[in-house]
Amino acid sequence: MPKRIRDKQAPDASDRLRAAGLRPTRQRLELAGLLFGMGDRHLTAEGLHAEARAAGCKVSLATVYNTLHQFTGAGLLRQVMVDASRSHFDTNTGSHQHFYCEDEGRLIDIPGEAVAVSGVPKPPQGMAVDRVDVVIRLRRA
Amino acid sequence: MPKRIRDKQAPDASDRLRAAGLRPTRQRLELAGLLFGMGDRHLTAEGLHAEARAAGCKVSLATVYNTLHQFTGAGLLRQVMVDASRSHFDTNTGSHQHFYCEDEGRLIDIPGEAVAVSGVPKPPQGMAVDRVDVVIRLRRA
DNA sequence: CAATAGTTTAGAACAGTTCTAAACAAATAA
DNA sequence: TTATTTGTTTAGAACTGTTCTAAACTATTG
Ligand SMILES: [Mn+2]
Ligand SMILES: [Mn+2]
Ligand SMILES: [Zn+2]
Ligand SMILES: [Zn+2]
Repeated sequence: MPKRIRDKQAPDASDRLRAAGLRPTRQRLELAGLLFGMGDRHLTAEGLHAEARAAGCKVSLATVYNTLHQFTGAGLLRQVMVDASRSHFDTNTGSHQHFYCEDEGRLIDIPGEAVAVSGVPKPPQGMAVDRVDVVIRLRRA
Repeated sequence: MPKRIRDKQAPDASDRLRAAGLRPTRQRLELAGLLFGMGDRHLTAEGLHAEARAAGCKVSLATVYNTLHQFTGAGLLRQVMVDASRSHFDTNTGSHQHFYCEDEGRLIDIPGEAVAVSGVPKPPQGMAVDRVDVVIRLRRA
């Protein structure tokens, strides 16, 4: 089994963090493992903190908040505004939209470019569109 | 000038409140005046409270919150979720969408049915679409 | 290794919002 | 009208998600 040299591998978690200008600390690596190790996820800060503690990872709530904001700033996460009382973070940073179950507080991805928004007027002078967010609020049928 | 009997007039503010099951108190009438007396508006609780006080209306912040929620429950207002730290209330309860200037915290109506959303998949079993919210986030150009 | 710069943490602080319970006002009954 | 009931207002306390502080700690660099 020949070992290939200079093989371009998927950068590991440490390298991803370093590329974002963040030191690969134990806490960040463990949180990144929970966030990115199991497909697309939607989490709150307290949810991630509880999950980390349950996984035996010693990390404070302040670090969870710090990390979520740092990852968001680095483009590894996106923040979704659906609920007045809790921030939701999305590991899927691609362009997509959401169903939101009000009663469960649960976000569900609507994949890819499924949703199209048309008829948006020109923004006011001096303003440019940053992002178009679509939230489809659901209730029990 | 003959006085017409049983003339169907636009219900005044008192009647609108009574129709919603709310007693027409001084505070509610004054807040309704500020909310509905000058075209469509987007307000926060603290913004409305400040405006009321500036207009010489003695009303507590608790009553402003109570009133905003009661009016929302009665369908006279709609709550718009754009900012994690402040609730915004909209006097325009018709179907419409919004521009949101992140840096100013300002909401701008996109009138009527201008915006169309297509390609929304069927909601999960047992769920029905309650509302489709489109927020176009703006930044300085 | 030492020096530096960045990170973590517990707990305090903060801000928007909700709750409490006593004073008050509108609606209704007598 | 007055008496009674029911709903409303209020100041301030409590609550809750989030941010801040500053001291202890750790990764990185020299
Ligand atoms: Mn959620
Ligand atoms: Mn808050
Ligand atoms: Zn998503
Ligand atoms: Zn509006």
